[in-house]
Amino acid sequence: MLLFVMRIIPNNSSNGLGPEALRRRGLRLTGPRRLILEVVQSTDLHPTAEWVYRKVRRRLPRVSLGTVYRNLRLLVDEGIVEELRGSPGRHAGKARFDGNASVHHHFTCSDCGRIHDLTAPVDPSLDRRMAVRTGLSISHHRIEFYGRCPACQARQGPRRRARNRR
Amino acid sequence: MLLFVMRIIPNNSSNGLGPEALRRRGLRLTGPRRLILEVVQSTDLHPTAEWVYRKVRRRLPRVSLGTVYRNLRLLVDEGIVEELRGSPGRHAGKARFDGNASVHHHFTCSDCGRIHDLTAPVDPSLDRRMAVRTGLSISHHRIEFYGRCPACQARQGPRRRARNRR
DNA sequence: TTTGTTGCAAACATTTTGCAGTGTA
DNA sequence: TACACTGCAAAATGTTTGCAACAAA
Repeated sequence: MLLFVMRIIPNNSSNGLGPEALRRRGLRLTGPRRLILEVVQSTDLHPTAEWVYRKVRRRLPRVSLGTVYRNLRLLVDEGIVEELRGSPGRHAGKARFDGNASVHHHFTCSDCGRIHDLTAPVDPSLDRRMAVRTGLSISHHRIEFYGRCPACQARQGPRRRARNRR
Repeated sequence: MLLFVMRIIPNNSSNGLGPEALRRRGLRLTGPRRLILEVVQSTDLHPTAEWVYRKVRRRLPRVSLGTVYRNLRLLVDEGIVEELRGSPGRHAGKARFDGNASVHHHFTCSDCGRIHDLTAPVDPSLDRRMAVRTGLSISHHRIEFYGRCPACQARQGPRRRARNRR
C-alpha cells in the first residue's frame, strides 16, 4: 500500500542541502531557521506554510508565521527547498513546499489533493529529445500523474461523481 | 521559433466544449458567461483571471471581476476549462486558466513564468506502466518541462545567474 | 559590535461571498 | 414567472513587509 512512497526522511546532510548549506552561503543559522528546515525536510507530505508553522511551534512556541514564510522563501531562493502549487483545480489555493530538492515525479490525488513522490527514475534523454523537437532550451522535467489515492478510493467506493466545489 | 506552439485558437465547437456544453448541463448562457468562455478559449497564454477580466471588459464594460471569477470557477468545475497554478517558485502566485481541456504537456519558462503548450503526443501507456509499478490508480499525466523561453534567452544573454527574488 | 533575523501587526494581493436587483429560459 | 445570474462591495484567505528589539557571528 505504501510501496510508492519515495522516502520518509531524506538524508540531506550528505547531499549538501542540510543546515551547513546555509552557513556556506553566509546566512545565519538561527533557531527558527534550523527548525523550519528540519521540519520541511523531515516529511514527504509537501506541506503548506501553515503546516510547517504548526509543527515548528510545537518546539518553538514563540515563532511567528511571518518568520516561517520568510524562511521558506529564503530556502526556496537558495534552491534548498522547492515550492509547488498543488494540483490543478480544487486544492490549488496555497503554496506547498518540497524538502526533497532532487528532481522526481509526483502523483496527485484528484480527490484529496495530496501529493506523493514517485520512485520512478527521471529520464534526462527526454529533455534532449523534446529540446530538439521544439527548439526550446530545456533544463529538466517532471511528470505529474493524477488519479485517486488508495485512501480516497477506500473511503468513497469504487466510483465517484466529482462535483468540484471548493 | 514558434513551432512549439500547439494551437492558436482551438475549435471547441467541435469537441463539445463550446457554449452548447453549458446549455446541455442546464446552465444559463448569459452575455458575460459566453464572453468569458470565448476569451479563455481563444488564447493559449494560460491567462490569469485579471487578464480575462480586462479582455472581457473591452466588449462588456460593466462586467465585474467577481463575475469573471465566478464563471471561471464554474467552467473549471464543469471540466470545460482547466485551472493551473504556474511554475514552482516565483510566478506561482495566481491561478491560470487553460481553455484547452484536452491533456497536453507544458513548457514553463523559469525566467518569465510563461507557460507554453507542447505538441508532443501524450503516451497513455505510461499511465498503465506507472499504475502497475506503484499500485496507484492513475487517470492521466502531464509532463511539465522547465527551461528558458527563446524571448528570455535573447533578452538576457546565454547564461543567467538566477537570484530568485520575488 | 555589526548586521542579519525575529515577533508583531499592519499592509497587500487574490479570490470568494452576501445581497438586492436583473434577465434568461 | 421563477430563479440562476449579475454588479457591487465587503469579507475571507494567503502572503509579504516595516519596524523596533534581539542575537549570531
